[in-house]
Amino acid sequence: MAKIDFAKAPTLHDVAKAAGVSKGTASNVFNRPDIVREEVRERVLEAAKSIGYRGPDPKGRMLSAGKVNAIGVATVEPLAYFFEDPYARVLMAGITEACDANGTGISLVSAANEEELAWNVHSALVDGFILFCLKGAERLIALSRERQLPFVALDFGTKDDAMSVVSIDNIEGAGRAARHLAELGHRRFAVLSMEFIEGSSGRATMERVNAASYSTSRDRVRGYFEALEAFGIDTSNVPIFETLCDRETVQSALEEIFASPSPPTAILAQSDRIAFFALDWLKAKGISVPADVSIIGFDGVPESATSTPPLTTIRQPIAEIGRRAVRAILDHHGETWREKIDTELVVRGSTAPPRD
Amino acid sequence: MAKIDFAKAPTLHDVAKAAGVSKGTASNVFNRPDIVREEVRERVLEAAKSIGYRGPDPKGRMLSAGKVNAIGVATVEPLAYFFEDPYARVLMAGITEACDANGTGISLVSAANEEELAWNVHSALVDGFILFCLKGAERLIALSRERQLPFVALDFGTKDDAMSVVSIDNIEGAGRAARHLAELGHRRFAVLSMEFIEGSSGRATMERVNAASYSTSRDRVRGYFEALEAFGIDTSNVPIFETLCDRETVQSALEEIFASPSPPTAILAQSDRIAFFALDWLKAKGISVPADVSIIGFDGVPESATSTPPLTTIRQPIAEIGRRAVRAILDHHGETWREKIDTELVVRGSTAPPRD
DNA sequence: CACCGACCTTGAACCGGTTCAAATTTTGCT
DNA sequence: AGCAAAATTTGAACCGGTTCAAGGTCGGTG
Repeated sequence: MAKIDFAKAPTLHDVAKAAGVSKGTASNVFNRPDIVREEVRERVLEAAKSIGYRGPDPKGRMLSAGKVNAIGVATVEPLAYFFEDPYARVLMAGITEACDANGTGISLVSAANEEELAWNVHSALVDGFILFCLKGAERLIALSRERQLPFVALDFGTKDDAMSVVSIDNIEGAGRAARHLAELGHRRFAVLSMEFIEGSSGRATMERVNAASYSTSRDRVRGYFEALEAFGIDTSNVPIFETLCDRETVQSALEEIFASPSPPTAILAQSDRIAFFALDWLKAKGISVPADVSIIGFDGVPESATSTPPLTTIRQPIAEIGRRAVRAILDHHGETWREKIDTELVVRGSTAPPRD
Repeated sequence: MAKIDFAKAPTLHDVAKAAGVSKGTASNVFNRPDIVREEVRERVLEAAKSIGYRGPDPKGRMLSAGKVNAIGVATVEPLAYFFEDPYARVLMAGITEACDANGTGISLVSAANEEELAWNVHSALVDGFILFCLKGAERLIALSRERQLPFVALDFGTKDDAMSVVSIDNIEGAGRAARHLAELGHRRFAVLSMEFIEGSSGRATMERVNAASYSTSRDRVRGYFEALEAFGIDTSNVPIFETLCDRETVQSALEEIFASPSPPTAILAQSDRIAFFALDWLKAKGISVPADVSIIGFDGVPESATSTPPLTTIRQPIAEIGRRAVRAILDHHGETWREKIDTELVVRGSTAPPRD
């Protein structure tokens, strides 16, 4: 009865010696038992059992294989973020599903501060990273580059071409949103956008849009406008208001929008969050949705189903993004891989044909 | 400008050669730069930069250090479970917090089927396991034992002494529950317990309790009774009904309890789940809670705050359990460690002084 | 000038496996 | 029995580092 001894576990070498075979043969017993003569195989297994050897230590295997069989999911947020944020949870569900199907493990990489993050990224035992890009994305990307492992950034609106990215097709999604409203008969629109440039808000021109450092916001505007133009709508008359996705900037954008002599009958909000703030403001002003004005969001967060009225929106297939990201790491070993995933229009109660 | 080349990253050996120093010195440059002469250090760093070496590969470090700096969190459920189950999420938040504070990584270990689980447990690159014991706990424990790594089981009511366990103090928590009711003035009680033995239900004797294979259920009864006896209550008159934590067995227990000529004024439910079923039955029978009868749950699940009436219960400090589990692995290297964590009484609307 | 200690550097051993060409043993056949 | 082919086994190299005893260099001291 071998006692468990954490101080010194037996190694393959010990087993080989005990069984009177070479290390190579012992290794084969565990990895390719079929090429070892039965008699020898049994002898080795018996020796292993008697000295308490439970099979090859993954640490050794990993070194020589050069593969860890795990991918790291990294973010700048503290680790707990993965389990708290609703978006993150759905995404992780997709990631774990793909990993499960592939027998790949998942390591969570993150840290409270920059320094630890650097260390964690550099010392994580993984074959690649999925970068959960929120704030601090550039830093995360730089660290991953340094580590010289394959990595894929999620839905990060960057112009950097030299890396793998899995994201939704913002142009196509925005197009769906605009088309939906145009098909309902709307002809007067306004856009509530996210930031084009860090921290800026207010009415934006197309020059500003084109100079955006956040390509997500830019692409959504482009998507809207392409679709609207297909309906013969002159988009140069469609006002674009940049917001910080907070109540204040959304409200002041709306104040300005509805101060116009011919206010829009439909609002294109670049995120559900913006749409919710807009809904609140409209209700406060006694403007009825969707009777007086229609509004469509973007993202398809769970709350969009339960708002008043329920929000028509463009749903991101979050879990699918996670799954694809895993495949991107696993299947496209290191080469840069860019993939756009289709979004889906979810029609709920916040859109309807215009009044007249 | 060294091109990133996934096929063949430079190794410490390459750096040493390029800098004209020994591998040992090169290693020191990265790990104990202070003991290397400045001139040499710079030469090595420069050589590293020029051939595109970004620092020691954790794979190598890990092998020789024998430590991975990560702990595995294992469960029998599919990986997605970690991100979906509310209890799991809170627990993980605690675990991640403790790991964060310690610079330790987290690997998620789990699998859809038995075979994969075995492989995953055997091949996970971790220094120890936290076992998330739900169904299939025995199997998980057996696998972890085989792996010969430290592990700690969470809140698993087993009698097995030869392993580390972090759990709540069921006796103390149950005591709190009973004391609360006794202090309100209650003197006639009934206990709705979880299983003592797999699959059994119905009225239970103290012999049955003492022979329980699930120590959680047993300890909670003991806790209740110890506290009640301190109030001079004769616990031999307190009926104990074993339930399967489902509606049916809880209902039939209640039928029997309230068929008594002098029914209890207070019910001690061993889980919130049981308490909810009891609440439903009592409402259906027109028995008012807490006017006619008080009821207290156990666990403090989120729903307990929003039930009708809100449930008085014993809250488990779930996140704290997670934190302690991490410490148990990290601080008590391999030795078996058993820890009980205090619970907390949460008084809500389901308890009140007895009518008379 | 010889010797000593402080400070660096070296080189080999080791961590625990995997892999593969070469050596050895079996097997199949005549 | 003799011999080639097939089946096994061996042993060394390798994966990418870390560690440490031993050796070397250099300045200071008696």
